[in-house]
Amino acid sequence: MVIDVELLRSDPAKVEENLARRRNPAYLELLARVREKDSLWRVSVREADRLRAARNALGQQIAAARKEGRPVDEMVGASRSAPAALDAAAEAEGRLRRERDDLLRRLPNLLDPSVPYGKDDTENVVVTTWGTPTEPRGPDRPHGEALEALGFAEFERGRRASGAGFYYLRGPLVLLDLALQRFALDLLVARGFTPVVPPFLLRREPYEAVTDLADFEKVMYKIDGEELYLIATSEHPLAALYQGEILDEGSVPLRLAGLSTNFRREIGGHGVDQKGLFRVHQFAKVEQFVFCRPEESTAIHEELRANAEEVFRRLEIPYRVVNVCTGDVGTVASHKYDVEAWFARQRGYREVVSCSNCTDYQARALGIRLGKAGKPGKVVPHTLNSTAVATPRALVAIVEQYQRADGTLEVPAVLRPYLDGRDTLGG
RNA sequence: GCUGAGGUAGCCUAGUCCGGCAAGGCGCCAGCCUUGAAAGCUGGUGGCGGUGACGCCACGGGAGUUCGAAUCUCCCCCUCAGCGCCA
Repeated sequence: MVIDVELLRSDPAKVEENLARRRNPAYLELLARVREKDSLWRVSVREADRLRAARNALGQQIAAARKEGRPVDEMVGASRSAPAALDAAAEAEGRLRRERDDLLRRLPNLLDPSVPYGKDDTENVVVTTWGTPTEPRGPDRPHGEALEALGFAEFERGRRASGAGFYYLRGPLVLLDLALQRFALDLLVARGFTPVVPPFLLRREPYEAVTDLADFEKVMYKIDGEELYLIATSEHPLAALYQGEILDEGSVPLRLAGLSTNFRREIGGHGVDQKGLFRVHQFAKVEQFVFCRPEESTAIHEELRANAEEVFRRLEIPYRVVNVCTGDVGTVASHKYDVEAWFARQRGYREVVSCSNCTDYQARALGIRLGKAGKPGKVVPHTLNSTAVATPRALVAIVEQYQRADGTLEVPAVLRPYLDGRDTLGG
């Protein structure tokens, strides 16, 4: 996760102006420190290179002399004093480069000009609203209670077995969960996406390239005794799929539909309506992920957003789309839309989709470039990701809207083909 | 888990025993040749710094020995094969 150091040198004012929009003075200070370290490093490189050149020249003289059978002791003696100065210069060069890179990695991605200026999620800008907010038809109770009453979920026993945030799904709800996944996957496949089931565990190295380091320890589950992490979303292993490779220009835009279980520590935030499935440590998600040329990413961002909207439109769940503001957009994304579905019982819009254009920020850190066969290029592709459906939260929206007065659960019409045509679950 | 073999440029490979400018092939680019193309021939084809000439770096990563490390020593990472265990 790095921005282009070349840009810091060629147009620092542009970078500074962009970072300023994030309303965090620490970034500007960070930028100044990166630039200072970079200047010092460039000086140190020249000095270290000069000493290395001298050493190499002497080494070659020794080699040549030895080859011709001339005595070399004198020359070896003379070059014996060289290492101390060189070691010091090389140490300084390496240290400055590491310091610069450590600081550089902490700089967030550059924001797209269309990102609205604002301090937090209250200042996100609504760009689209679809459907009319509905009233709950069923008993006025949180979805968790409704699901337990139907025998569709076990929250108490889930907590006992694995702790808060874990749950058992059972019976028809399992089938409904799978129906949602298959529905979203089919929709994406019809639009040119290739389904991918990625590894659910990822090494630290690629993980650091694709996420915000500051969030890392708060969000990720680590495997004890291994440098492996449970994935928080299939976005991460999908981004790492072509780590260190040259992507053929002819193969992009490359549209992938990730299907995975995701694991998040999600510390904090548990109100009454968040109990149950709203905020959990483990959930299934169908994800859209794209590698593309830089000039395509803005249009593809809209395409991913349209796909995500289509999922909820076909489920007939009202939603709105917000353009996430500068203070809420996060480190990795250059531009982000959230789709917020209508939750009938909560009488409010809640986030169900996050749709991001990460530009070259992830791909550069992963060492991915575009090129033709046999000819690697310098252009770094853009990566984009968007939820298609994260099932637990979608299930909550469905329960809040589709539960009937008698407590049974109506199946959204679009999911019935995946449930042997059934239109009702429970009862 | 045990044993063994490996990691060299976009790809494939040599060099490692015995330390001295990383050789060759494929692909790609350009030029020559050609009516055109292919073949053939010639040159080029990584990263960093430098306006530039040029220099430095790069053989999985790190440390060490040495005037000098792809090559010797140590630590670590990863891959593959065989055996074992296992859904």
